Amino acid sequence: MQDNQTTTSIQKYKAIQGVVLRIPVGCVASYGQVAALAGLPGRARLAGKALGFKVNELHVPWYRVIRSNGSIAFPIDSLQFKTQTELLADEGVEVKNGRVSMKKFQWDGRL
DNA sequence: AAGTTGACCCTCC
DNA sequence: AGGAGGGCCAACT
Repeated sequence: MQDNQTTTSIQKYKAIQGVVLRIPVGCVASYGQVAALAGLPGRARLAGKALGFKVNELHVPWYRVIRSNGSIAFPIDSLQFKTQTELLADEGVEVKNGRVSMKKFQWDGRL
């Protein structure tokens, strides 16, 4: 495994993305939670970068990842905010004023 | 090699 | 309830 060093840091991204892929439909997870489950406790920032890395090509449901406080990590004016809101709503997650009820939709961390 | 940044998180005011 | 600052670690310039 690990092939050659050509992959560099991409391995970490894959780990994080792998966790995101594990998030069940209708649920959301925070960056810190995803990072921790990916084996990177405290590296929530890396999770953010990982989600920004070819998520579109890897089919990673980045929209299921939100802030720990349950709010979207994007400004209301951002297109991503709207997209994320719609995608979440499409999965049954209620998004109120850019915020999600973590008490109801936060992923337990397991399947 | 050093400095800056980052789809963050936590604490304090 | 909202805003500001500090912290952690890796990637990027």
